[in-house]
Amino acid sequence: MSSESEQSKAADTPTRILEATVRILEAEGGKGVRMSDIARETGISRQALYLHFASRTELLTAATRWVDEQLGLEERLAPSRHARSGEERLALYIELWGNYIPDVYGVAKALMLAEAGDEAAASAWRDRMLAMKDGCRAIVEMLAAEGRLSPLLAVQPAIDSLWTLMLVPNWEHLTQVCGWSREEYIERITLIARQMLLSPADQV
Amino acid sequence: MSSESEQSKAADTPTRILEATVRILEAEGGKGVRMSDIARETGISRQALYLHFASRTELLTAATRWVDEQLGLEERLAPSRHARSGEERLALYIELWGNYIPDVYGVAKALMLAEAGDEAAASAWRDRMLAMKDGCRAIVEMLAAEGRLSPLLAVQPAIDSLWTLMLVPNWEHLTQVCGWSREEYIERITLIARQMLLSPADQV
DNA sequence: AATGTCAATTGACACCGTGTCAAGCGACAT
DNA sequence: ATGTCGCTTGACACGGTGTCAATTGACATT
Repeated sequence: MSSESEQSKAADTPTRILEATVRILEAEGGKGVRMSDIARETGISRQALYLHFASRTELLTAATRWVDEQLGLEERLAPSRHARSGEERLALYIELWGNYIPDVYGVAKALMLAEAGDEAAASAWRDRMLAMKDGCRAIVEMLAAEGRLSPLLAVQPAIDSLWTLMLVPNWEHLTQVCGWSREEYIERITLIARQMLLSPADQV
Repeated sequence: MSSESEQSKAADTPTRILEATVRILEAEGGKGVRMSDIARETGISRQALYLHFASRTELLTAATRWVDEQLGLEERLAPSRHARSGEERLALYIELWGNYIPDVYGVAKALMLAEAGDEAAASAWRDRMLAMKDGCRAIVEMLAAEGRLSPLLAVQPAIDSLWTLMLVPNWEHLTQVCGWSREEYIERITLIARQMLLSPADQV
């Protein structure tokens, strides 16, 4: 038993690169991070990066997948999936994202920035967003089935609205610009989502 | 009377550059527009651009100001300012932005993209957003003064929420990705904003 | 007609960041 | 000793921004 498991001291190079990447992305807020920065942080030459990742975009998308794994996105998703009412599911989903986004923000931001101009990055990001849309759809359909969806909103627009509400740029704006804390974000977005989606009757 | 007024056939070069810039930005959706593209569209050499605008960023910000003027942003703002209730003001403000954003989108997008990495562009964009926040504040304070603001939301979070809701990336996502029409956007965002901000009692 | 001025032109170049290529080197295995 | 794997150094092409110098052509001034 040994060298190819979780937190062994000397991980293999690709792993060390990914670790260095998220470390630096987290620190810099994903801003103008260059391949040479990542190389220096990893402790290898810039060219060696290309021995393991074909391009900056590929490295970035690998880094987001890596972070998802490290943070156990799938396991975290479970509670929301097992919720027994749409209302509960909505609350759990928002709480999940509100706690998840801060941890992936650095990497996500870098990917979003690369998105402009780079078709590969754009579609990598699109995939993530589509996955998140499915979560929104599940919630809205559950609410609709329970007859608790606001009569003012059809199912599709409701999905779109919730999906949009939870997008990263909104989280970014509210927490970075408006100064909301993680807890405030979760609490207030949950409130807004409830008012937006639920029948006026039973919002309390 | 004559050469230095509105739509004279042969405008001066800076104006022709701005016209060409918005034309091409509109067409390309603000994506990867280069200085050489703008020069070609204007019908002058790339270097000549720098005779009139010190940098790409400066040209871009000048272009957004120019578009604002052309579209008469100030005049358009008037109806909302003269609204006699917070509720009315909210509706007019959203309608204004819903009709305004599509016209500035190309240029705005280019500025938003430049924003990443370029401090000058970032602050130009920040200014615009702060102006828009003032509009949101006016609305929320009016609602609060009338006692119609939802008891679930304090004034400041209410301003932040409305401000965030109306951000360009949300408009972009709803219209470009979700496929909402301009009218749908205005109608539904108005609805959402009302449910978010107004006391449950009198939302109808 | 000679002169100056001004806008624009051409062509060259520096700087940066990404991505590519070739040659070399040390450690480890066979 | 031979190979080969992972990495190194150093060089370079490309594309985009921004700068510089020398030149041209049109229009006024005298």
